[in-house]
Amino acid sequence: MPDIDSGSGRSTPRKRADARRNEATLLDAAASAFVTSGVDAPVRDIAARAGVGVGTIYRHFPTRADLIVAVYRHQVEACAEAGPALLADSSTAHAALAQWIDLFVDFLATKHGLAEALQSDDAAFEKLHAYFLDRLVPVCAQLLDAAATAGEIRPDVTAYELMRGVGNLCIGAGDPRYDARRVVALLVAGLRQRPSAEPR
Amino acid sequence: MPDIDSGSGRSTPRKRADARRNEATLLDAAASAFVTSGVDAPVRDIAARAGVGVGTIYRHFPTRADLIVAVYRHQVEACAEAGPALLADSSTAHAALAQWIDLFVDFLATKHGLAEALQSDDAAFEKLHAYFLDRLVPVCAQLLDAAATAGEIRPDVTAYELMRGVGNLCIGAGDPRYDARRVVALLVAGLRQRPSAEPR
DNA sequence: AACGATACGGAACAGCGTTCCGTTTGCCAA
DNA sequence: TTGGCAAACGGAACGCTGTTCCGTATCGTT
Repeated sequence: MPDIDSGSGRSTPRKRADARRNEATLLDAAASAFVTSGVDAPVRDIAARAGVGVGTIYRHFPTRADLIVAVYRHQVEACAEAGPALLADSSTAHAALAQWIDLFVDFLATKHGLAEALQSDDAAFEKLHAYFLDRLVPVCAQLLDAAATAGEIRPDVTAYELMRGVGNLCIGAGDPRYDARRVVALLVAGLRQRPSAEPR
Repeated sequence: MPDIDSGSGRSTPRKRADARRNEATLLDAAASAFVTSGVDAPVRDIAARAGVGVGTIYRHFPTRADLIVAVYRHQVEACAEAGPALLADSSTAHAALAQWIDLFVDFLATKHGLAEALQSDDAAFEKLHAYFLDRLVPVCAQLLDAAATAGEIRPDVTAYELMRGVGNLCIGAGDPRYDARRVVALLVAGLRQRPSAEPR
């Protein structure tokens, strides 16, 4: 029986068993460290939790962005896939957009420091930036286009700008005086086309 | 002729001449360093520009927030004072609010890293946070109240929330794909009361 | 069992903020 | 003018970061 290649691509020659084990352990350790100390948790802390040396972290995840992406990949994918589904199920495109953004905000706001990292200009976060943008901007664009075509919103806002704005607004969620969801809802309301007045 | 007390309060016993000189030099150095490297410019860089030791910085400005506040105090004051003036001059309270927020955004967006620092939960920036909030939230509240009373906007948004949101949206201005002013304008548009429809 | 490739651990380095104290400097009184 | 002391200064030193690097250990295969 031919053994299944547990690496990502066919070309990868299959990693050593201890390496795969460490990678999994590291992901768990990082996830729990992120909950406790945010996504800026010191490298040494994560290494200690996983019971490995710092070198091992850098071998598996050369940059912090790689580690963060690996930890949150599933949730980001889920969010991306929810876009078309919402568009199909919702009564209006604007409603679908609003719901999808709520999903995104719920995700971001509960990950301590992630929204901050996402907007940071630090070179270490470039890949994080790129991944989120690549995965989510097209989905957002689809929803935005649908709503614009339906005449529900003004047509001059780019998906990039909207995602960026929403991401920014999620910074500092956790402060009881600042409800990111409320403010984001305000922004989404601002998207509406004025001339068409209220829907009901 | 009695010499003028150049200290802030009567109680202050007057500082030594070199101390006052260094403080001024330091402010200049910090201002120029902030332009070049943002408000996170390394302490040693600022010290070097001013030709003083790092200890001197900490003596005059115990925390980074103190230094930032000192550098930008004039501009923040000007912004705060512009609030009531705009309210008096503008045709509608909402217009005044929009203009005032534009002023604030122009200020924030041109100070590299300031918006980020303003929202950071780092303890070193607590005073910065406090100063901006103390000075600007009341002004914003006045404008917001006027607009709410006039029925131009929904009444359930706090000045704190709005300022925080606007501050957040200014993060990452400088990216040509992200126009903070446009997105903030969207947020301000979202404030509008729906039932009253369009003004003209 | 032996050997080569792979992966590991953690010491070592560089850059940061912050503290601390021996030294210098300005100011006032004699 | 000069003596002395409080005020202010400079920068070495410390602790905490991220990051690199290489001697050592482990895995998988022959």
